[in-house]
Amino acid sequence: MENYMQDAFLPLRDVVFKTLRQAILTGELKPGERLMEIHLANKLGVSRTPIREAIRQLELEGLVIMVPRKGAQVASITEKSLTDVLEVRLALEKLAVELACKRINYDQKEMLKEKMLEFEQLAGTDDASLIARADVAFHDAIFDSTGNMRLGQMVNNLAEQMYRYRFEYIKDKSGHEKLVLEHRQIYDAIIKGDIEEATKQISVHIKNQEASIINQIRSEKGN
Amino acid sequence: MENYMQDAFLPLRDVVFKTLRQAILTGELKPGERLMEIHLANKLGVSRTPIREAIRQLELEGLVIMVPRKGAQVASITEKSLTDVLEVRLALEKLAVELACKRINYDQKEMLKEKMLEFEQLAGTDDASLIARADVAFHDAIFDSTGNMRLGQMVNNLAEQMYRYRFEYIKDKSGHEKLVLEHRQIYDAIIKGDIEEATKQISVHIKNQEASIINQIRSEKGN
DNA sequence: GGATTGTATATTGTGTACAATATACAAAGA
DNA sequence: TCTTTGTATATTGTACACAATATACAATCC
Repeated sequence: MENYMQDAFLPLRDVVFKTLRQAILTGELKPGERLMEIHLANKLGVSRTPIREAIRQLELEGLVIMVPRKGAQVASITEKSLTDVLEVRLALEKLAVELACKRINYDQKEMLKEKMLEFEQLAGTDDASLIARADVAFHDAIFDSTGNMRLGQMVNNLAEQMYRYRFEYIKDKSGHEKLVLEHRQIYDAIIKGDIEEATKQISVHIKNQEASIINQIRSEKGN
Repeated sequence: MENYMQDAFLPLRDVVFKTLRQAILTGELKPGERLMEIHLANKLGVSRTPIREAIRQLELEGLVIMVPRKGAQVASITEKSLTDVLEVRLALEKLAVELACKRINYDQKEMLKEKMLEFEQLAGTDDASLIARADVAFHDAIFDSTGNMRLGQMVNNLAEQMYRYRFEYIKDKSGHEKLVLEHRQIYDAIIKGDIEEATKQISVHIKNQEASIINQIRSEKGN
């Protein structure tokens, strides 16, 4: 939460925004927790103004909810809201692989292969944080291949909202082998330009994630 | 741009947000135009703070772009950005009618019928503003029937970004007959639960809009 | 005892002053 | 004349002060 100086030079609101988002996604700030401006301002060593502007942005991203005259709190994820988001996300991920099949060029194929192999390498290790990043990189390579920036942006935003859970998902090493296989199958289908197969495989991939995350939510509720 | 008092009681930032968004969508604020805080503050009779917070929100909605230390300007729509958005929107609209086919209940069917008939009524008149609103209401009825609020929210946000053009589209009375027919076909398909037909018809509907809007953009550029 | 009202406190909402920076334009030098 | 540099001005970035409001808790009344 400290050392926001790492990217000094860009406006404080953006630094604060990134800092708070990170804190929410990693679970440092928990669902339902209140975001009090003065407190955050003191903690981050800035005034209330950039804090407020950062909160406005988090609100639009769906990570916090504002109650007028009461302030902001970290959005809590219900099973219903999660399935709603995943329903949309699945449709967009399918669109992404379909477009990738149609439009991917040579360089992008190389990049996709590279990211897939990097993921395979890391999947054997213990660093969940690195693995998560490699997973994002693989998916980003797909979005790049669609030629539609907006699409990638939207899916990333949706994916972000369940980032906290996906991290747990990746920590479970027993699933790594399956993940590697899924990536490989998605990759193969895109390279072959086989839209039907690619959309089928991405669906499997997303639905496995969904099942895992819902399990987590249910077990949390049981606490 | 004036009389923001209509919804006094909610925070000024939200009033300003709505006011500015409306101004952008109706074309009162034109693409590329700079949003200068002091100027807007004077014009709307508030201080810079709520203006700034409203601009932060508009930025996240994609209606304005921020340049650090230079300020905000109304986002301009290129043909490429438009087709990107429509590509995503089409996928989501298809998902919406598919889910509607599966989940619509009796009350929602009645509502959908009502909205369709209202649109047919108004399509004979001259009030483009009313017609546009009826069109939105029809589509909203579809989103309601999906049981997925998030989906409707996202599509509306995408649709909003081309609102300015759609208004021109609706002003062209020669297309009204076609619009009424398209709505009728979408409605019939949803009531029958015919997913294939519904997605086909919604695709036609969106692609007609796309063609019309692209025509407008090209003719504007020719000026 | 329970409900209600009043009051203190905490927190957000708004306005405003000052700092930092970018831009335009003029002046000076080659 | 062209380039460069300096300076004035406009504009955003940040901090802070005050106003408005919600919340909790105590005091009072029935």
